[in-house]
Amino acid sequence: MARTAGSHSDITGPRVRDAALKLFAQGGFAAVSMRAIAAEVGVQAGALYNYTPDKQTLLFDLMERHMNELLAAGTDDPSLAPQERLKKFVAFHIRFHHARPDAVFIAYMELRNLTEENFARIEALRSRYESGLETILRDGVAAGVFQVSDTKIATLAIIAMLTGVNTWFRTGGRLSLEEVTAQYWDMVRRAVT
Amino acid sequence: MARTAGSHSDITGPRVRDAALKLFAQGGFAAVSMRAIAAEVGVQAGALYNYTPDKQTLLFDLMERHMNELLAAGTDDPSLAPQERLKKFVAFHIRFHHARPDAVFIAYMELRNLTEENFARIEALRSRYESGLETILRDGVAAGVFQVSDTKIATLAIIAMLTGVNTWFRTGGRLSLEEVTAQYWDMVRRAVT
DNA sequence: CGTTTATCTGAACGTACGTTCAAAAAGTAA
DNA sequence: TTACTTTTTGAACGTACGTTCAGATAAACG
Repeated sequence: MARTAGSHSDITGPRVRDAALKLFAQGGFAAVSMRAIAAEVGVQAGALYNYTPDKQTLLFDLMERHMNELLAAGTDDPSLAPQERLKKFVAFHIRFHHARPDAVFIAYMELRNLTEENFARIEALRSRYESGLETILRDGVAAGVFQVSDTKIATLAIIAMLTGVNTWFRTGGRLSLEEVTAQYWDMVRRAVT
Repeated sequence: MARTAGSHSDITGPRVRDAALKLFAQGGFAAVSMRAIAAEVGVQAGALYNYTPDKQTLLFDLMERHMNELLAAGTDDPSLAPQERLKKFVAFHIRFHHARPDAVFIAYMELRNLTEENFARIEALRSRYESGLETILRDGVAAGVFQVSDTKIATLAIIAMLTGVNTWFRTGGRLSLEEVTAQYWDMVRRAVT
C-alpha cells in the first residue's frame, strides 16, 4: 500500500496538529512519540514529515498558532473607561482560555522543550499580550481610578490568577463560567481599586 | 570495579533525589533518563535502584516529600485576627515556594506522569493545603472582615496568583522578595475586603 | 584478621525512539 | 488512456531507554 483513498494535505495537516495538541497536552511533549501522533491521525509515522520538518517544530507551531490566535482575538478600546476595559479583559481572558485548554496547557508547560530561539519567539508573543493588560492598568492609574503601585507586578498577578481558572473549572459543575467570571472580576476590580 | 570508596546509603540517597529534582525540573520527567540522573550523582544507572524501585516512584517521592514539607511548615493560629492570618499565609506561601522552585515546578507540572493512585495521594495533600487558606477566608467572612461570595473560588484564585510569583521573580531584580510580598499582600487584602 | 553486609559496576535484555527514503498508490489534468 | 504530481506506506537506520543481575569491592563487625 501507499497513498490512501481520500488523502489530502488540506485534511491531514490540521488533523496532525489536532492530534499532536491533544496528545502533548495529555502526556507531555517528550512522552508522546511520533508514532502515537500518527496512530491518532490514522497514518504511519513517516507521513507526518510531510507536515513538519521535525517533532520540535510541530510543538513550536502549535504554540505559535495559539499565541497568534490569542493576540488576534484580544481587543482593547482605549476610548472606553479603564474599569470597563479591565472588565472586558478579564471576561475575554477567561473565555478564550477556557475554550482551548489543551493549547493553553501546552503553551505554559512545554516551553522548556523549545529551542532557545523558538522559546524567545513565544516569549515575545506572550510579552505582547501582557503589555495589553499593563496598558489598561497604567491608563487607569493615570486616570486616578486604579491604585496600583507596580503595574508590571499587578499584570502578572492578574494573569496568573485568571489563567488558574483552567486548572479547576469544568462545565457542568457548581457554577457556570459566567458566574465564575463575575467573581473573578469582582476580585480583580477590588485588587486594583 | 564495584562499590566505590566512601559510598554510603545516607549520602547517596539524598543526592539521588537532589539530582532527580534538578533534572526533572529542567527537562521534564519523561525527557530525563535514569542514566542522566546517575551521571549527575556520579554513579552508574544500576545503582539508582538501591534507592527507588522505579522511575515513577522516584518522581512520586519527590512530590510527596514536597507536599509534606509544605503542610508541615504551614502554620495558622486561629486565635489571631483573620486579616493577620491571611497576611501570614501570603508571606509564608511566597517565601516557601520561592525557596524551592524546582520542587514547586515538579509538583505542579508532572502530575500527569503519576499513576492514578499516586496522583490521588498528591491531590489529597494539595487539597489539605488549600483547606488551610479557605478556613482563614471563611473565618474572616464569618467575622465580617472579609467580603467573599465564594471562599472556594477565592482560595484557588489567591493560590494561583501567589504561586505565579515563582514564574517570574528572580533575586537581584528590580524588587526584593519582601517588596513583592508586600505588593501581593496589598492586592490580596483588597480583593477580599 | 576474617567474615559478613552494604553498595556499586558493567554488561546485557528487549523495546521504543526520531527520522529517512525508495517504492507504490491515488489524485489531477490532458 | 497516459503522464505527472501528491501523498502514504513499510522497512530500515542508529541510538537510547528502563530495568535486571552476577560479580566485585568497600565498609562494618566480631
